[in-house]
Amino acid sequence: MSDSHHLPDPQQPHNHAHCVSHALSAAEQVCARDGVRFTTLRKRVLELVWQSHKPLGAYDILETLSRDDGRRAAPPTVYRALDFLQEQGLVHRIASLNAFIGCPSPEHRHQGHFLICLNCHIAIELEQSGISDAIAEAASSQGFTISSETVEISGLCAQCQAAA
Amino acid sequence: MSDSHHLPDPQQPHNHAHCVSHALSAAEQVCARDGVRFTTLRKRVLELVWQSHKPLGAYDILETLSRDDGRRAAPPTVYRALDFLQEQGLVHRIASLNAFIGCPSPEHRHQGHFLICLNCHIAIELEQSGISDAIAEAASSQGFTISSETVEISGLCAQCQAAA
DNA sequence: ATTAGAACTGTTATATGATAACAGCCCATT
DNA sequence: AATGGGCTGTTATCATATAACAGTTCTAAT
Repeated sequence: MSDSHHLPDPQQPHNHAHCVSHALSAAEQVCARDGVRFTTLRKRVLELVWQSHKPLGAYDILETLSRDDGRRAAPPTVYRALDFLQEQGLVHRIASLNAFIGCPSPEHRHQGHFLICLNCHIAIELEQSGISDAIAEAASSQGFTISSETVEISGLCAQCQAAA
Repeated sequence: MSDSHHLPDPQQPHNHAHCVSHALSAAEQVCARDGVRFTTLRKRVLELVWQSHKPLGAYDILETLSRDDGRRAAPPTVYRALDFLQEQGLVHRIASLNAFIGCPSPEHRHQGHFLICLNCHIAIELEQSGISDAIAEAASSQGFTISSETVEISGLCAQCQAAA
């Protein structure tokens, strides 16, 4: 039930199976809590999104679903599952990549802010970063009311810099 | 030569022709300074982008170009012009909208940060907002080196809130 | 248990946004 | 005037996303 244990740094080598199982059980809980149906398809799509820490395109998911699962899937099947997962806060969409990534902390609803490595393509979700405060301040100075935030920073992650 | 006069608030009624002529002359200067060619097509595309303060899609530009100018334009024609304008910092791309908007201050290269109204679709570019500082801090805490920033805040602008 | 309605998924077709590849033209420099 | 690089035209295609409707499955109420 507790989520107080911290998640591994996705940039470091880690037992990724833990990330996946953690994400799936968190999703079960969120869906149970909100009284929505975590169907086989939705679960499988979430699992595929979590196959790595790299944002994944809808058509990549589609291909795996067709090839590995033998499920005859067309684009709407995948997009509907992704829409559902986004509504529940289980995945975020990365607008600058037209891709999707699993949310490591779906228990509380929030906007994702991301660091995206141009070399290894990992996306690191920032938590309590002070960026939201700066955005809130800029918006309020213009009398603007925020309903959603897209913050996607591209560059080189620490690992890839070290390697180069 | 001077740009010290401030630009009008795009949310307020204003003489938009001034925005357009200012943008075009700023573009002339930037291109001259950088030794690149500000061709008729590029100028016309920039002018179309500046037809309002709302981000405009490439295919909208394409349609106007074909309809109003009688120029037989295909997508690559428009995208190449837009690529050029982006490279020179004369327009920004809004990833969350797949659309393009003119930059009000192209003299110094920078990333655009935007407030985007869901009701009237205006996009307001933020200047010196403190957001970059917060982003720089978050990135450096992860050892991440920034090469570009996408910051697009959706919500309701002051005018639209007042109207509602 | 039965059933009616809602929610989910399948399927076909199409919309929308972007680029690859090559041909031809224009224009600045010589 | 020639030439070579950069710009634009053209065709074809790829990539991403959604509309519309049909069929199936699940749930809740009887």
